[in-house]
Amino acid sequence: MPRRRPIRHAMETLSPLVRDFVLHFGEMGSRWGINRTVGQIYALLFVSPRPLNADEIAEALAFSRSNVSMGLKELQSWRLTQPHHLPGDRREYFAAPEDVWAIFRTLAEERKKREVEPTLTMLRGALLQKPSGDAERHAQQRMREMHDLVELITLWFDDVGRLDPATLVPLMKMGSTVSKVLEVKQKITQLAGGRARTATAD
Amino acid sequence: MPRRRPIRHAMETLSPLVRDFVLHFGEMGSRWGINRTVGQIYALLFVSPRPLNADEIAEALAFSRSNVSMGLKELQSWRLTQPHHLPGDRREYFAAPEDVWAIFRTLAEERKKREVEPTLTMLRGALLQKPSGDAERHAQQRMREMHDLVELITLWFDDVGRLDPATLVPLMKMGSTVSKVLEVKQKITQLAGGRARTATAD
DNA sequence: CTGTCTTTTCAGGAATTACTGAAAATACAG
DNA sequence: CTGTATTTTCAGTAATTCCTGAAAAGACAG
Repeated sequence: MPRRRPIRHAMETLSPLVRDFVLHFGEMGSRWGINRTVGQIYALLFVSPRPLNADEIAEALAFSRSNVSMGLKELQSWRLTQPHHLPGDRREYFAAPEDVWAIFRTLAEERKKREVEPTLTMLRGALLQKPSGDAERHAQQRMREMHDLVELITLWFDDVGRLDPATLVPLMKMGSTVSKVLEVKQKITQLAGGRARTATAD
Repeated sequence: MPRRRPIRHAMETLSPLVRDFVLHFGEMGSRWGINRTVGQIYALLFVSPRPLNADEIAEALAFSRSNVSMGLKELQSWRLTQPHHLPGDRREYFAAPEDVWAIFRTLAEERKKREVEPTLTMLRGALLQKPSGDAERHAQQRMREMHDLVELITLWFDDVGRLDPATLVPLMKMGSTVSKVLEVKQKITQLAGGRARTATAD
């Protein structure tokens, strides 16, 4: 996991604070199927007070210009950054969104599109096959369980993701006490003769 | 991304149904920092109607015995499977937990331990430093935003994860309508003179 | 157009990660 | 203990992924 490449003159201009942050996300990126370079570039953009161009990134992280180009391309494909132009400057400048919630949401959406959807499609395909024998029947049953769980979590995530942070944050801070409130709600609904019906469960 | 290794005589015994499932999770694994082998082994265990020993796995997936051994070791370190003994058989047998919720929970717990906790620790360390100049002040502000978001999501996840599926599933099926119920709750709390206070939002 | 600045592509080499077979370690029956 | 069955380790190699410099492509002012 440690990279022993001779550090050329890397990150000389970065303060230790930022450098550690950048290195950490480089490492994390590599555990998430995103490569180190891409993780570091995004970390740098994330903490930068202003948009950066590719040369500035290459300089700060001691990467080749072409490596930065590829990294930025990947980040754009994840919709995590997009190029901006500054008046009177031909170069493209990149920044991370201001809103951390927006970043999180985008990340979740992209992962869903790239990983969850294909998995659900595969599982649905498998469930349509006619099982031949007990082993296949069992395998399908397991796949069904997985499918249903993944689908439930995904739908719910979509749903919750549509709330704006102002609503969502208090909700999350309540944590599991939400379920207690729901018990209360049950009773009220009964008392009110079913008038307050807000959820029908699918 | 596609692996062009000449397939020796791989997965001959597996039905197409299971084979596709196994291959899919091999691919997915490699996007998640888990290697292909490990993903395939777990997929196989997941759909298997009975526990399997290492030789059976090696045979079914056409991996070397030692590769299977390493894969199983990794899966055990994730607490996703553990060895069992069958009476009168010296070999160890492995299975995935019956309950898909339990698997999901374990996965979430391990990822938290391995990725989220270290990140929070790093961020807290960074936030303790005294910023020197505007750039550092801004970087710290961004790190604080990230820290608070990650912490909020994690605490909430812990909280919700403690609910049993029987409570959680209906809650998730409600999706965002939960927030509507909470508005109702607000009013009730007021009517009841603050007695029903269940959440204090830190 | 032309020339310059900028970004992208890509072949090849560097670094890392994955996998294997052989040997060592472990477990356990007798 | 001894011998056998089983698992683990590990050095070497195979495969993959990453990164670079050079060249091509693109953008745009004049």
